[in-house]
Amino acid sequence: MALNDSQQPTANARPTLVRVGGSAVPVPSNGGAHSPKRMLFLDIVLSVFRLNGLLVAEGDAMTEDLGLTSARWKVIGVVALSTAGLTVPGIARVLGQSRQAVQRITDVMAKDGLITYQPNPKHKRSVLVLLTEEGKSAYHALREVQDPWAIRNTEDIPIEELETSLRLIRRLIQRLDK
Amino acid sequence: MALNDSQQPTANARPTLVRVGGSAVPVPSNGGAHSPKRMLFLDIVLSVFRLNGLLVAEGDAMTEDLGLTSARWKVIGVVALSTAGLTVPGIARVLGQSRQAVQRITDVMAKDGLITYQPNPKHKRSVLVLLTEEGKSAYHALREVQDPWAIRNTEDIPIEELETSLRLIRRLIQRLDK
DNA sequence: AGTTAAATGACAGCATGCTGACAAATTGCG
DNA sequence: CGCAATTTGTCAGCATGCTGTCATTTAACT
Repeated sequence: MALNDSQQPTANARPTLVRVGGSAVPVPSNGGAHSPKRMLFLDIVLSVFRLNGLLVAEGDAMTEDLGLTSARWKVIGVVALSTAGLTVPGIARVLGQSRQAVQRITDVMAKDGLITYQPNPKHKRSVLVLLTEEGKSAYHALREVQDPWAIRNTEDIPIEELETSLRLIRRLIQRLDK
Repeated sequence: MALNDSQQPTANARPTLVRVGGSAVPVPSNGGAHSPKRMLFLDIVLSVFRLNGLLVAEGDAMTEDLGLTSARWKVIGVVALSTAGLTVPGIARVLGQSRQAVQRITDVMAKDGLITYQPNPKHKRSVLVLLTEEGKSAYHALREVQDPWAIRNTEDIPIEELETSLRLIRRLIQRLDK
């Protein structure tokens, strides 16, 4: 088997996928019982890495006309859904990221006028994040690009497949999160 | 609906997942036809982001005793599978990353004695990446942690679900890659 | 109420990944 | 064979995300 050692295009920074899946994953060395699940799983792991990279790139491309990036894309989506505002650590919890990472993004977004910090009646230090008018219109513009994109990417995929996959991903998240 | 605005633990950098899935995704604003697939897809996207972060963290934790990180974990896995060695852009193509990112990792790994650069008969400038003895033993040690980890994470999941999910992920990769 | 634990903001440092740019090497084509 | 396009190495800059730390605020518990 072995990997594809060929020389193929990699002009500057957008290399082409060569395929590492399937039989490219090594044969088991564990005690006798070969496990196809193991190979499948490692293949899934690599593929998730790859898909993550592509999704970030998609998010960047899709939002660049709106003065957003994929990181702001995540934040603005979460804030837009909150009725009474969210604190920075709250956003971080929803996204499963560190509060410091979110704070940096929101600080820039606030400076760009997309969000505002508002006093939090429940907490003296931890202010609430809300969308400004500019932020709201950016979110609406975002939706007009994002929704067709989502539909386009799923129209030929059976819904059961999407459900099964989401269930698996959630299961793995739940397992790895604790 | 709305998101979970609650205040929950976020001690320092490992926040807890609050759940953004399912009904947390906004209702469609497109022309009448509400699309459950759209919501499902956006949920998958967010979940992939989340899972990616967790997998990177897992990789780091799993390999830290071996002098590796999750980035080196990917590289060493690819190199170990190549029979005749791979060039740096070749590794980048397999992983779907920029050659510059891979180059930086391999340079450090070479300095750490895990890999060596060897003259490439087919190319004067672009050398081949090979594992040193130290690199090979690191890879074997890695396997002894990685394999049980993979099995542990899939033992209660039906293989059909794994296959379906991998197929979907691959499909999305293929679609977004071009 | 008082004490202890947890959460938050702020700052700093580090790892990973992307892009752009430029020179050198390689490839492909007329 | 020569010339143009592609590939590669290298350097630089930037965005994102994580961790650690410390002072301050909030929450929890006795």
